[in-house]
Amino acid sequence: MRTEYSTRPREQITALLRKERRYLSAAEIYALLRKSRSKVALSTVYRTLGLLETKREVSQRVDEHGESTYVSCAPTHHHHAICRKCGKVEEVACEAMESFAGELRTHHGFELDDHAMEFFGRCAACK
Amino acid sequence: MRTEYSTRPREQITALLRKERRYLSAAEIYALLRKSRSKVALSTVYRTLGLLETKREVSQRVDEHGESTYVSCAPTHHHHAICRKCGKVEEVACEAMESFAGELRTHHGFELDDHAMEFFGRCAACK
DNA sequence: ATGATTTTGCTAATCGTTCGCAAATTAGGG
DNA sequence: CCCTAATTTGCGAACGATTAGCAAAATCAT
Ligand SMILES: [Zn+2]
Ligand SMILES: [Zn+2]
Ligand SMILES: [Zn+2]
Ligand SMILES: [Zn+2]
Repeated sequence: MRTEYSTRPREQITALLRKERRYLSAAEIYALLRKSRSKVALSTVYRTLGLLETKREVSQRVDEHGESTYVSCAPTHHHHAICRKCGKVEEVACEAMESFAGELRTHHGFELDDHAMEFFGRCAACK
Repeated sequence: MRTEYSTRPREQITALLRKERRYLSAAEIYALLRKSRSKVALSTVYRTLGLLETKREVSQRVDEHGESTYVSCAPTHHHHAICRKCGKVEEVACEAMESFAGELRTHHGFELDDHAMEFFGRCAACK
């Protein structure tokens, strides 16, 4: 049967991601877990991240060096405001998309069906 | 002195990018040039893309397989509407950002200083 | 043309990510 | 509990896109 096991490594990785609300690379997650006496293999980190990604529990982002980074977030549609100082990620809704959709249709004849956006700046704490 | 040479490979790569208004990977550019009897090395493609990127003449994007892709576009601030069918990229302006900036500040205390966005759908021709 | 400078083309190295497989864990009866 | 089947882990090797090194070729000003 096609079940899904609940294991120690998966719990640790998931817990870490939920605690650290910022984009982390697989290597960073691996290093952080290793510091807290949790021996998880790097490949397990990658596999778990892939799993969480398909379950929409983490979102992936390629950073400026080309490395993939991951953050725990809601499975529903939203966007991320990323603090340049501390890395904190905040989820923000997007209502203003209707105006863009209209703009695209009238000016370009483009039928919008999806979009992605990211915000950068300083969070309340770092400002 | 620190001059910049105008060479055959660079012209070919630039010309190709200006003709194909869609995101292409280095390997695709290499293959396309090779088909049209232009022997350019893959590393030259990479180097030229890096050059054009710093000159803001192309913008880079990581596709769904993790590969970097590049498209020729304006050096001024804008966003891209990408056709899911033919790949055509259209440049679109963003005026509605003030509303997002306000929303972020009042609801999250977030000081916005930059943003990125992409639109996906069908272009006028493919609709 | 000449010579200094930049660019190219190969190839080899790099490095994040994925794969393969045997050993270890898990879940679920009996 | 104990057994077994199914899944997951850990390790190392393999992979693939990108970068680096360096001698040879191309460019440009004189
Ligand atoms: Zn912050
Ligand atoms: Zn949205
Ligand atoms: Zn199209
Ligand atoms: Zn904008």
